[in-house]
Order: sequence, then C-alpha cells, then structure tokens
Amino acid sequence: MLTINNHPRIKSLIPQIAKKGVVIVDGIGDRKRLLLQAIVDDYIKNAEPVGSRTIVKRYELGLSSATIRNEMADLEDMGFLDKPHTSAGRIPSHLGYRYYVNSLMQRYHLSQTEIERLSSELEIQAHELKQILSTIADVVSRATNYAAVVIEPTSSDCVINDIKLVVIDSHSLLLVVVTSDGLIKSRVIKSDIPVNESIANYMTNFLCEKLKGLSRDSVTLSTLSNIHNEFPQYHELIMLIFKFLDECLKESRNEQLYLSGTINVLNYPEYNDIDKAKAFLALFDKKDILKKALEQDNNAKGVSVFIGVENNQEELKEYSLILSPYKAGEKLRGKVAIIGPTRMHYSKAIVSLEYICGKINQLFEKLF
Amino acid sequence: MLTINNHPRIKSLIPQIAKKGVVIVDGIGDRKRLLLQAIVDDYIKNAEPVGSRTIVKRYELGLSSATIRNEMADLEDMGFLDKPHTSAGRIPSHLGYRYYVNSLMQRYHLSQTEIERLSSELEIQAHELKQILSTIADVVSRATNYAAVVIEPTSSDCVINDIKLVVIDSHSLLLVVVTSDGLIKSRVIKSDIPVNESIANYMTNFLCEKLKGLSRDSVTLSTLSNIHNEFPQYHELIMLIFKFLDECLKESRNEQLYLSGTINVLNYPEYNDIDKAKAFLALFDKKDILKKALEQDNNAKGVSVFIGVENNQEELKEYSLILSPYKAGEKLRGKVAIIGPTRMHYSKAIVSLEYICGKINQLFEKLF
DNA sequence: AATTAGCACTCACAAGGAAAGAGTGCTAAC
DNA sequence: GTTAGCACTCTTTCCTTGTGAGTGCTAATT
Repeated sequence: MLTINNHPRIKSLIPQIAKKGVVIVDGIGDRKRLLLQAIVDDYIKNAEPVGSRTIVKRYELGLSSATIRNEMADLEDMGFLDKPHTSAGRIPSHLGYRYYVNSLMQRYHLSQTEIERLSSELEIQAHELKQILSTIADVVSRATNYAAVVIEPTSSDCVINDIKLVVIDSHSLLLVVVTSDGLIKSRVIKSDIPVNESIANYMTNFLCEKLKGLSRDSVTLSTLSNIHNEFPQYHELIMLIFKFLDECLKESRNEQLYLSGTINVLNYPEYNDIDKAKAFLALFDKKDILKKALEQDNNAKGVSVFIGVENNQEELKEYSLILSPYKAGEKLRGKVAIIGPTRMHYSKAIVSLEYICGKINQLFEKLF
Repeated sequence: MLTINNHPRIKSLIPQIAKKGVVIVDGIGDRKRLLLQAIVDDYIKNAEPVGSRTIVKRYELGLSSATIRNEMADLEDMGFLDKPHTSAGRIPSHLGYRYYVNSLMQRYHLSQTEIERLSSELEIQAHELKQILSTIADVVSRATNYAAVVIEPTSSDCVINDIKLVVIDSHSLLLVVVTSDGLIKSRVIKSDIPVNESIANYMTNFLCEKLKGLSRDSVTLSTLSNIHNEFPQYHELIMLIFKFLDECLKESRNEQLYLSGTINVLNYPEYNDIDKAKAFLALFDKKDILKKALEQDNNAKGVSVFIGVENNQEELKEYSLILSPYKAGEKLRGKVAIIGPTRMHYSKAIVSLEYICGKINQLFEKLF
C-alpha cells in the first residue's frame, strides 16, 4: 500500500520540529499546509477547480491572490495539486488527498441528530445474518451518501464443532454443521438410497467422532476413506456431505457481498458523464474485484483509507475506498467499505464508519 | 389491466373478416397495419423518430412518402403514434406498442447459438435456492440486455408437514420446518433456560402432533395456549418457535428479490439523460414497488406484457414489464420479470423469457 | 377517388464565431 | 517577501446562421 508515510517523495515532509526553537510544523511549511487544506476542503465541497481569487475570497489567509498563486505553483511542483487545464483552478492530486487525510483534515463531529439517527437505524431486530448485513449496508450508504459494501464475516482457523443429520423423509436429510465460528449452516441432502432415523443417528455419531475438531487442512485422505468404507452403500450421500463440509470450512468460501446506495453516486457532478457513471456502477457487478479490494490491509484494527491508485485493484484507481473491519463474536471478522469518488468527504465518511462499526461490534457481541 | 382487447378505442378494431369475401384483416386497414408495424420495428431498432421518407427507403411498401404521411396522420389521430415535435418523425404511443405486441410483431426465433448458450447457462449446479434464483436473474438479463427481476417461489395454501428441534448446545436449538411447499427452512433459536435432547425430542413430538397439517389460518388460539401450557418454563422459546412458523407460512412473507443487469439500461440512448437513468435505477431500490409490479396478472399461465401506463404502479408508467410465472415443484410459484424502456425489443424478450421459464420449470421438477 | 409531386413551412441541431469570465504566470514596484 | 498589474490562455456561453429532416396542404396525375 502506498501511503503518505512510505511514499518516497513525502517521506521527508513528515511533521518535524525545526532546530532553532521555532516550531515548523511541517517540511512543506505552515502556510502551504493551510493553503492545501483550504483547497482540498473547497474542492471536496464544491467539486470545482479552486482558483487563487476564490481562496482569497473564501478563506482568511491574509494573502493576496498573487502570493496564493505562487504557493499554488509550489504545491503543484511538489505533486499535491493538479491542473485540469491552463486557465482552470487547481484540484488535489491523489497525493494531495493523501496528505490531507493524514494530517490536514479536521475530524468530523457527528451531530446529536446524526448520532440518534444512526443508533436507531442500527437497532436491528432481524434474526438472520443476511438481513442484518444488508441493513448495515443500507445504514452506511444512507449515512454517507456513497456506495456501501459489507462482506460476510469469516474466520481463518475454523474447525468442525458438531455435525448432525436430521431425517426429513426417506430420501432427504438435513445436514447441520456447527463450526467454531459459532455459525450454524444447514443444507438438505437427497439420497438415492432410502435412509431412516437409525442409520442417520449412526452416521451422525460416526462423522462426529471422526471429524470433530478438524479444520479443512487436517481432514486427511485416510479419514475420508475410513468414512467411505463404513457406509459403502451411501457413497453418493457421503460425497455430498464432504462437499458441504468443505464449503463450510473453506476460507475463501463464496462470501456474500451486501451492496447498498450504489446509485448515490449519480448525485455527484463528476458522474454527470454517463460513461463515468456506467463505469462506476459496473464495478458492483464484479464481485471478485470488490472482494479483493476488501481484502486490503487485512490486519488493520480500525478504519483504513485507500485513495485512487493506492488501491490494489486497477479498476478502483479512480475511486476512494474507506474500509473498516468488524467483529462478529470471538473469531469472526467481516468488513464494511465505502466506495466513492476520490473527491470524497473523507472526514465525515471515516467518522461515520468508525461509529457504525463500533455499534456493529456491540450488536454482534450481544447476538453471539 | 388495460389491454388492446378491452380498451374502448381499440375494441372495434380487432381482426375481422369482411362480408364481401375480401379478407380485410383488420378494422384499421391492412396498409395501416403494415405501416404501423414498419414504424414500430424501425423505432425499436434505431431509437429515432421515424419519418415518411425513412419508411419509403427502408421498407418496400410501394407507396410514396406523401401517401405514407397521410396514413401516418391517420394513425396519429387513432392514437397509435405520437410526434415529439412538428418536424420530427413519429414514435409509437403506448397504444401503438400494445397493438404491435398483440397483433403485428413477428415471433422472434432464437438462433441455434442463442439456444445453446441459454441451455448451458441454465445448467445450474448450485444447491441453494438463492443461488439458483440469482443465476436465473443473471441469465435473463444477459439474454435480453434488460434488467431482470426474479422473485422467490411461494404458495398460497401452505401447511406444516414436519417440525424438528435439534439441540446445538445447552442454550441453542435448530428449528427445522418442512412445509407442504417442499421447502425446508431452519433457524437457530436461543433459549435462556437450558435445553437437552430429551426435552427437545418431547417438544418436537408434541409440536408435530398439534401442528402437523395446519395452515396459517387454522392454527387457533386454543392450540397455541395448549402448547404454551405444556411447556410453562419455555415460554420464550415457544414464542420464538411460533414466530418462525408464522414467517414460514405467511403468504406475504418477505420474499427475496433477485436483481440483475439493472445497469444494462445505460446502454440505451433514452437513458443518456442522467436524470432518466437515475430514475430508472432508483426503481430497483424500492423492493415493494417491484413486488407489487410482479403481482400483476397473478393467474396468467404464460408471459404477460405490461406497457407503460398499463402497469399497476405509477412508478413504472415509463417502462415496460414482461412477466412470466415459473413453477418450483408441485405448488410453488415464482415470477421472472424483465424491465426496460417501452421501446423494448418485445418479440425477443418475450420468446427468451418463455424459453427460460420452460427450462426453469424442468430444472425445478428435477430438484423437487 | 386515390395517389403523388411539389412547395412552403417548422423545428431541432450542428457549426462557427464572438465575447465573457476565470484563471495563470511573469515582471516590476512596493 | 509580497503584491499590483498585465498579457495571455483556455473554457464556457451565447448568438447567429445554415442545414436537414420532417410535416401538411394543394393541385396535378393516374
């Protein structure tokens, strides 16, 4: 990941105290910092390139437009600003946004109204995980006005805690698998050969004995053939059971994504261009790209921000992604993400996501 | 529903044989029919108002543009054509489309390639209903290039066939409900009071005895209090069981919708206007409107078409909806819909949907 | 009587050009 | 070091004008 802290050009600019006793907050200079902040703030708010006179009029920097122009030219040379064309104002570059996020932006404070609204929206009554997650996606997208992506919780070291076979009728069984995640998954399995309570119970016990406590990697071939040999006539059935167990344990299992608010983005002027809008919306049909994007910074404890090219996916290089993990019980971790234009209201998005993920953690703590 | 057959203006125009031995195919006249067909075909294909000279050049009607103009004026008077402005060509009105769909359009023939592609895409390996339905939505949207909506199958007279409680641990049970739909639903239920195998088995038997064969309406208060009295200390648990049973049986249960290809529509010129695109895409966030739209013509056996204002939902009056039921087993019925602009390739959409639903029925027949 | 040629008229749209406006960078003065 | 002033650039907007597609009507033709 490319961040302000390891980018070669920025490394030397990290806040430092000058020797002479004067606090120079930063290598790029205090005045430039204020100016850059003003420019990014203004651009985030108004979506229009910011000119030197605009700065003079809107922000009290006590400088003339000519001075601002000189400073802007410096900031452009440093790589923090871009110019769409000669006679437009400046817009922040990816680096500019990065510097802004790291050390310029003011922390957003959620208003009382916002907090109350979020709290009440997050009092989720649903029982099923998928309903909870889809509600969370809705809440995030409404709170931020960007697209929200939520991914199902998974855990890396998942073992089988319990297996049960419940007879439904003579040719169908319900296979119930309890994993160490605390998740309970079930699937109906059809058997060509008739089944009954006693064989189901016997099978249940046998399977439990052989498989309990095992992870996906520790189920060996000998275990499998052992089980197969015990039930020679139920070959088909056993195969189906293995397949389902594998799905339950597989780390890269087909985690469901929950999306919301993808069309929010059409409200932002940068997507008035129908092709840009289409490109953005098409992202959300490509689940694999989203999943990989959500895998970024997997060890982070809190919110991470990926601005444009910093993303690990080529397809996201025009967008910013704000990512936060959440915990569902002891071991399970999922992620919530916000996707929007690089011109994003970072401070509000970050704080909202922090708040929401805190609430989610509480919610799941109660549930598990 | 307003169709060509009961619309007051059109009623008199239904095909009829003239007395004199000459076959006058239709009250509006053979020539006008051909012309209308040409205009609608052309407009569906090119998305541009059709002028009299265009018709002369592209279609061999053997008439001069002046004659065509006269005929067009007639068709406009009859309500089949609209004019965007004086010097544009004509476009079909809702009534024009309706007449076209009812008696003008040529049946589309799926090519060998299309059939092969559909067949292979519909060889769905998934086990879970939701995966199957979401794949179906994908197939429909890819086949037609419009948005696809699939709704879960439900049945109106659903009774409880079986109930099982499986002990997971001392405070959780898996409740399994088998309904006459052939669906098996399960949910984990937490109990404050500890549970064990024997109480679970007893409860399972008691519940089965009291509730088996009952529909939602035939579960009476006395049955409920009967059960409550039998397990005074498990009041909470019983409440949760009832709640889940109710959900399983409720006709208007929260049927899941599966969407796909909503952004396909951005490829059509009528949605180059960002506001139109937004309005269209916003539809798919309003599940209740979609559900009501899919409830139209509930008794139809085959494909139905709703053009613009014919839809029961105000929000759909600019769009056309093509709807087909599918069967999942004996009693379960779901619906598949295509939503797109009124300028839709009706013949292809209808035939594709027919074909796909046929395949779906076969698929589910095998599964149940 | 039906069809068509001819023509005047309408309207949207594209191309071209001028003017306005926002902004820059440089120089010279403060 | 800061700023006023100015020439210059480039986009955007607004007009104008011309073109083309299309209509509807009338009179001539079949």
